[in-house]
Amino acid sequence: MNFDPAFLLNEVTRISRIKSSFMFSQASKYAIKSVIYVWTKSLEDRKVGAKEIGAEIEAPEAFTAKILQQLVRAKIIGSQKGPNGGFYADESHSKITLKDVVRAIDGDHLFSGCGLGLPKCSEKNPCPLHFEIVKVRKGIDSMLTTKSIRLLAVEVIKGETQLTDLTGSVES
Amino acid sequence: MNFDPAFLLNEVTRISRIKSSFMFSQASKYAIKSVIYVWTKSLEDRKVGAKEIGAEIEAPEAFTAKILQQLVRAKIIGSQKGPNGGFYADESHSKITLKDVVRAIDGDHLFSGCGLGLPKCSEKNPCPLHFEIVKVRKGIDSMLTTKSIRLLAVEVIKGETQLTDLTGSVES
DNA sequence: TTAATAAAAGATAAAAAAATCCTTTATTAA
DNA sequence: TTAATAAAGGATTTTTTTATCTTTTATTAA
Ligand code: FES
Ligand code: FES
Repeated sequence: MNFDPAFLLNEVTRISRIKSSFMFSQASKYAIKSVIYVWTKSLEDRKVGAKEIGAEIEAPEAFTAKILQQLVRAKIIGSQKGPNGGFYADESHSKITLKDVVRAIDGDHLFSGCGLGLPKCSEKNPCPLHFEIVKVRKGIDSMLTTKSIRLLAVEVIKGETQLTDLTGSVES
Repeated sequence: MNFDPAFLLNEVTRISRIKSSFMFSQASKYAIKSVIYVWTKSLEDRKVGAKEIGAEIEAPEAFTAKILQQLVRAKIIGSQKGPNGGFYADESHSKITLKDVVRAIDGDHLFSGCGLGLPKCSEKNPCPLHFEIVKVRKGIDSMLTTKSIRLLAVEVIKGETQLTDLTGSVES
C-alpha cells in the first residue's frame, strides 16, 4: 500500500470519478467547468492558463489543455500564446451556450438520435421510450441554453454555485 | 475494400452505434430492450434464448448473453438451463421497473451524484447546473418508473412502439 | 443413461475514452 | 535579439467499455 499523500489524493479523485458519467462525457464535464471558469476570470479581465484551469476545476492538466484546444478551434473561447497569454472569453463569445460547448466536445448525440440506439429517432418508428425521451431531452436542451455562460459565471463569483467541492470531502 | 454482405451489414450496424451514448451505456440499452423483449415473449408463455434475443434487438449475441446473466443475478428476469430453457419473466418480476434494470447494469450514477462530477451532489454545495439537473433527473426517473415493463411490452406487441427499426434503413 | 440443449462462467481481444508526455510554434518582455 | 512563457500539435499509454471465444454446468427429452 502506498501512503504518499499526493498518490492518495489522486486515488480518491480517481475513485470518485468512476462511473459518474451521467449524460456528459468526462471531457464535456471538464469543458463545461473550464468555460465557466474562464468566464469568471474574463469578467475581471484576467487571461488564465491551462495549468490554473486544470487545478481550479480539479481536472488533469494535460487533458484539460486538449479540451481547451478544441474549444478554441470551435471559437467557444479565445486564446493567446506567450507570456501573459492564456484563455479568455469576451463579447464575441457571449452568444455561446453550454449546448454549443457540449456539442463541440461530444457531438450532438445528446440532442438527436434514439436514446435506445435505434438507427434513427422518429415518431413513425418510436422506440418504447421515445415519447418520454423527447420530453427529457427538452429539459436538457433548456438546461443548456436558458442561462448564458456569463450568467453562470456570475453565479459562481457570487458564491451561489461552485465548480469544486467546498464542503471538505476531499481536501481536509 | 471488403464487399462481403455480412461484413457490410456489421459495418453499418457498428457505425450507426458510434457515439450514440445519450444517457444510457450501450450495455444498459441492450438490457432495456432485452427485458422488454423477454416480457413480450413471456406474455405468450414462451421462454427465449440469448441467441434469439440478440438477433431480435440487433445486439451482439455474446455480449447480450453477458448482460442477461447480470439481469438474472439481479433477479430482474428468470432463466432456465437446458432444452426448452431460456429467459423469462413472470408475476415475481412484475414489480421491477426499467430503473432497476439500468441500476443493475450501470449502477446508480444516473440517479445520484453530481452531473458535473463534483464529489457529491447537494443543495449546500451546488454545481452551476445542479438545480436544472435535479429537474432533468426527475424526468428521467419518471420515464423509467411510470410504466411497468409489462405494459411497455404490450405496447410493442400492439405495434405502438418497436425494438428495432422497421423503416428499412438497415434491412433493405 | 445418454445425447442434445442452453445458460453460466472465465478468459481474451478489440475499440473507444481518458490521460500523459514530448516537441513545436507563437508571443512578449527584458 | 534572446530567453522565457504559454498554447498547439503529435504521439503514446492507460483505463474502461464493448465484444468475442471457449469451457463448464445444469436440464431434459429420448
Ligand atoms: S425512437 Fe428512440 S428516442 Fe426516439
Ligand atoms: S451538485 Fe452538481 S448536480 Fe447537484
